[in-house]
Amino acid sequence: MTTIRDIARAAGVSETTVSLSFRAGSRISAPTREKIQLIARQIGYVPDLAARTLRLSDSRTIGMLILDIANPFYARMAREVETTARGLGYQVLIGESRWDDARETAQVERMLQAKVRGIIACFCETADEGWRLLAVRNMPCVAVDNVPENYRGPYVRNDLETAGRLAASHLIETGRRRPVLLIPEGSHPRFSTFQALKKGFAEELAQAGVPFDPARQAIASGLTIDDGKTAFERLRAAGLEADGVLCGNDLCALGVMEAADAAGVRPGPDLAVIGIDNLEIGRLARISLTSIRQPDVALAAEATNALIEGIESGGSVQIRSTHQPELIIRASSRR
Amino acid sequence: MTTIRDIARAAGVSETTVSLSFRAGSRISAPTREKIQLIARQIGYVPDLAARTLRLSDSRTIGMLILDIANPFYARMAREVETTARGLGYQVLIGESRWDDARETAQVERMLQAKVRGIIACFCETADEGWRLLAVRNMPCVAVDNVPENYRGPYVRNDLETAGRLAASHLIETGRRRPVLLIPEGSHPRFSTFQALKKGFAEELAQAGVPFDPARQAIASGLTIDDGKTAFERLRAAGLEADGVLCGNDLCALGVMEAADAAGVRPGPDLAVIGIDNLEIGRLARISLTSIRQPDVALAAEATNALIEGIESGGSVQIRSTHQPELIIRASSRR
DNA sequence: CTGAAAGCGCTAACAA
DNA sequence: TTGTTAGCGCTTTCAG
Repeated sequence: MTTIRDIARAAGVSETTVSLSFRAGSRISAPTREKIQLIARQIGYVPDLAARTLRLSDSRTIGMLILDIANPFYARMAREVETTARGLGYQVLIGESRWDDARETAQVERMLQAKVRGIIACFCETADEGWRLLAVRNMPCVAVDNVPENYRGPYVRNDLETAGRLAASHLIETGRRRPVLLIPEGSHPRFSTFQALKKGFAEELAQAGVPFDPARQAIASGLTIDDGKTAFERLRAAGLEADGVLCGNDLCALGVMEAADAAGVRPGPDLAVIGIDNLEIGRLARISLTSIRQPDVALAAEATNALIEGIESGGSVQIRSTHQPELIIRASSRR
Repeated sequence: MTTIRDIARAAGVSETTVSLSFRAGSRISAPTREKIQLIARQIGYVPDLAARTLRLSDSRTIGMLILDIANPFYARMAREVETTARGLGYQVLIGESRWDDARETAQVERMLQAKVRGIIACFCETADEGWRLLAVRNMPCVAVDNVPENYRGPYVRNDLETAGRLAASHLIETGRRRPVLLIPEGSHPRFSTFQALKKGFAEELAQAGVPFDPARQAIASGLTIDDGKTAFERLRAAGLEADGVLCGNDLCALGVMEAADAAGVRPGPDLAVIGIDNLEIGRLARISLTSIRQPDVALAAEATNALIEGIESGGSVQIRSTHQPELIIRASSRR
């Protein structure tokens, strides 16, 4: 391994001179600087980040905690955070929790050990340990997408209550009277986003005088295609003659459509199906899934800028921002 | 920030004792150990990874270079690498190149600076700089999914030549006589996977006596849904009356289906459409896309195990493994 | 414009 | 069973 000392020896200068030669606009004279850069390149010098981090006690790194890397929604956010942070001179450490508390804690711990300066986090919400660990060490942190129940720090999120309202009023407008909501309840009991969704959905229906009993008609379902299928089948088995369904995400909605098709129930005319995320495939004519579009990339960029600004200004991060969703109407909810 | 020294002071022992107390099975007596662990927890001690890395000159980290984090194919591999590596006591640094040479180089440099012990890499193939950088420093490395033209190191890949053959013989069996291949050529001129695909496809067709002129019928196309649409439209504009098309991936195939539907050409009866990746959505009845399944998770796990084994045994990584694809036939290619 | 020296937090020889 | 000491590679005062 080649170090700054090797270069110093080869160039016949001190380590200080070498170190400063890499820092633009430092004292070193042009000829010395060039000589050193040349030698560095020749012997294939690579600065040791660990040493620099230790010396500066600053890693110039932020952490990004996501729930599911295989879900393009989170993957795109991770990418955006990376791009934004890089532009500001920061690296990004990505950690995935897969909705698992233990994994979340492990990832947070890893980030703390790596001395990240701050964290952009999509928390699990099934336990408080993750953000508590950060709060105790007052590590700068921005919650993104969802905001845990007792969390009081900065956040950037989507307004899912409005999303629920948009979906509900659309169902009413297309003449549906037996709406159902499919959200993850068993597995993510306190997922605030879905609680907000339920609230908006229920309230809007109530205002329109459409009966909706959250206890019976907000049904637990996962967020995969298979979960959607299963949910539809359970719905029928339970004798709930739904004519409109809002799903926790697009994948779940696709599953519902699939099962409905198979059962001879036509998505659209017989059963309005609405998803969330506005995935690209929902746009395909063969699918044509009505969906609620949530800004993801914008969310990530805003959170990253706020976080790094907070870090640099030595103070705390203050952002509390809520983005508005948009209903994209397609055939799956039209009569 | 709290260090090992703070604990030592609080416990009235030396730093060595504290350090060793965290290492299971070291000399320290049980009571001392417990006392130290307790204090550590109380004052919220977090080990400094940079310091440890510097001291040990070992980061216990490997790098994972991927092309597109928003593509579930790569995201799932990244996850698998992470899981496998963690099981073996290694962290993973994820870096995304987005098929961009400069970004690839930057990510590799970042990994070198972070003193990763080895790298699992999906290379761009548009430039050699990435893997050359590694080779020069003889950094252990396993190429995954694709293998750059001049690269001579270890790899784990899919057999795309066979994939091409499978697709071709399926087209022949369903009576197609005017096959077309849609692969990225303009943007990724030397993408070895697609070269192999073309080779297998062309040879199998030649053997069956079906005319296929690679110069005219292997058409450049991107790998997104929109690229597939565009490609179909250009195909028609060029007067190529294709009756079968093999696409570089499923997304591209979905775009072709979409455009075909819109043009009144029925995927299946009129035009066999075949994709690659066997994405979950292709299974939906409304899509029913014939596709070539490639093991991704298995690939990643195998590469990671081989890499870490090589690292630990102090020697070089030796794996050269090719996985077999499988044709999943669905409606999009049936008469 | 350049160099000498100290130290970031941790671990591993070597002593006791 | 515990402590002393040195040093990983880098940056930054402070002297020249």
